[in-house]
Amino acid sequence: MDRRPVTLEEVARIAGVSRATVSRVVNGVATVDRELRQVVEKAISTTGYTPNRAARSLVTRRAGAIGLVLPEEGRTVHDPYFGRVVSGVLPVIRPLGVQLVLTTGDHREVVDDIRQHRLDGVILIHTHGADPLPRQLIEANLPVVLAARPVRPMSITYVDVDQAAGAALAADHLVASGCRRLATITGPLETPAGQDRLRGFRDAVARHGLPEAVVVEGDFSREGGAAAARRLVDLDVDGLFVASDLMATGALPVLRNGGRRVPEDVKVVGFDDSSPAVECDPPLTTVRQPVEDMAAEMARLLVERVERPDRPVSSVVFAPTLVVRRSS
Amino acid sequence: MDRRPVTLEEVARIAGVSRATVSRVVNGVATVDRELRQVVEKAISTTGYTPNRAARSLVTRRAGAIGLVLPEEGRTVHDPYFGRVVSGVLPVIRPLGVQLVLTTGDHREVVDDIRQHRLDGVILIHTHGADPLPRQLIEANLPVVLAARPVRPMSITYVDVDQAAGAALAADHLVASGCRRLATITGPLETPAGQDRLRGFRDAVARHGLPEAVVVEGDFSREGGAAAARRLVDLDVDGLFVASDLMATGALPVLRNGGRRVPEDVKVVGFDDSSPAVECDPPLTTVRQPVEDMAAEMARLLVERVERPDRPVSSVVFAPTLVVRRSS
DNA sequence: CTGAAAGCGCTTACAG
DNA sequence: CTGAAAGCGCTTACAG
Repeated sequence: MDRRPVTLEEVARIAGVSRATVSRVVNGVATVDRELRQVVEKAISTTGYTPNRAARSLVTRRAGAIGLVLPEEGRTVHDPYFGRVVSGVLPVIRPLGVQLVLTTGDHREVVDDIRQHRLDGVILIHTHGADPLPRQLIEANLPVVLAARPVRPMSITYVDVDQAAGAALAADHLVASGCRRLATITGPLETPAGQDRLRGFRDAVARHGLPEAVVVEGDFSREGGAAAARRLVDLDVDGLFVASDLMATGALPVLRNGGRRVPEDVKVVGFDDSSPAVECDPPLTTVRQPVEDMAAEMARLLVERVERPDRPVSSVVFAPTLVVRRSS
Repeated sequence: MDRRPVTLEEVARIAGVSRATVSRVVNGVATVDRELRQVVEKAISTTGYTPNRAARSLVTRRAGAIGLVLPEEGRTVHDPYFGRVVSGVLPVIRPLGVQLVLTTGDHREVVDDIRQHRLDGVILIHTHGADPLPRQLIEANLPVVLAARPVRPMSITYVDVDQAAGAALAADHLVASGCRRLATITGPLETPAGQDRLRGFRDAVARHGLPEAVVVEGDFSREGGAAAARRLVDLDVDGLFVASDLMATGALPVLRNGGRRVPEDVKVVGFDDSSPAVECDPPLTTVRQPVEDMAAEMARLLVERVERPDRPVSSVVFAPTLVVRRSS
């Protein structure tokens, strides 16, 4: 605070070399003479030198920071998913000396942050179909990674879980548990996740030679889950796949109040493995996304893109797993 | 990305003034002639100029960023509390052009980040008694704000809720609801929150002229709440204050399985108003901290401290409120 | 392999 | 009120 930090200049003076040489040692440039390197390293450690990032940024044109963009509503921050993303990203970028900056989804701000060299690129989570930000960033040729497959096909890097495979996991598990009369509460069918989970479930049911599942559209909310369950509770269904845990926590009390015991009368499988899945009664069997691993991959892809903007765009799809609990 | 961003230099050339003048306009220095200001503003908007932050940082010695330090375990990130802090901080610092950087509690890294001018100061959440970081930062005279009263008294800025007042709120509510035989499951008694909530509860019980409450120490975990509840379930208690919602979610099933109905036989009040409080059965009456407001205040205090390091240290304590739900 | 020098894009005394 | 100039602390061609 009070005393000025040590500069490259001082280290150079102490080591008896030029600033350029100290800079090379700091940045690990290989062409420095062994002995000289050691002298410099000694000077660095005795002075406790640590480079001024602003100065470096100014010449390298790199912020050394990436942004995690939150939807503007801000609701998402409370979502445990957000925490899992953060804990996946941090271990990847920290060793690289890259900072993680939290920003909201205001378009101007995000674009400005990148243009001002305050951010080298951004990770977008929870974007919806109408969100123009991904396309804007792409068109401005700014480094960006999406946390899910975009609603409309576009040339953008994303990391996702194989949604259809997750739904198939749920179907296979229900069938293996003896269920024959299946139903599903879907997500909103205009979202890729909503579509893919329905498709994966349906296909798996067909593969097992069972009659078509009853389908009720939901909206990923607790209330939506409850509403959908009310339309199912009097049907003769013995296996239910709910496309999100949150909807399932809405559906469970409706089933119970309707006299359908879980899992005795109807087995239930959710999706996400979020905290409500553990807290509800009975705890939910659910499809788990490897969110931390996915987030780590997003960070890696983004850093890669920042360093080599000319490389071809590629995306990564992870496999989900099934977590079995008492609801099935 | 491709085309270089506009610089102050270019704006100056277009406006026909010096760089200094443009800089003054950008920074809102009052002494610029009206007409000149307008010419400059026009040039800024036609060029879409936006200042390079690294260059500014280099000369002002301000990073324009503050850090939110997470405990190293990383567990905290999943805590909804964290999300509430973020959504409280962001609206305060965004208009100031200050970034929020997420970092882990590694001491060297935090101190380095500040010394490198990558961070102007930090907000520390979830520090525990043994954590040397707060003291280190204070001794290095670096701007820091704690999210709670420090375990040992020290000259540091913190924002907290009045814990004892919250516990008293719980006691008053239980008594007003007709409870006479009270008990409490405390937090760990080596923490300030654990101590203060117990003290506040006890004092309020005494104030009502009731016999001393039964006290069982917990540890703020769900399992700890369940374990503590086992020691209470056969006691003749009709009002229970649990010092955290998470512990309460552990205690509830134990009470139910022990034949104690909530709220008919025993009324239960938690603390935190976290998501488990809403999700458990029955939903919990609980003491709510205004976390977003507290976080906003932390941000304000930190920014203030960065700008005027010489001002006396002051802290802020907020009043809690009671949220009544079905458990009481 | 090493150093002198230019330059990154700003802000801010200092004159006028 | 305005401008010329110095300087913030680095990196990186360019010579040698």
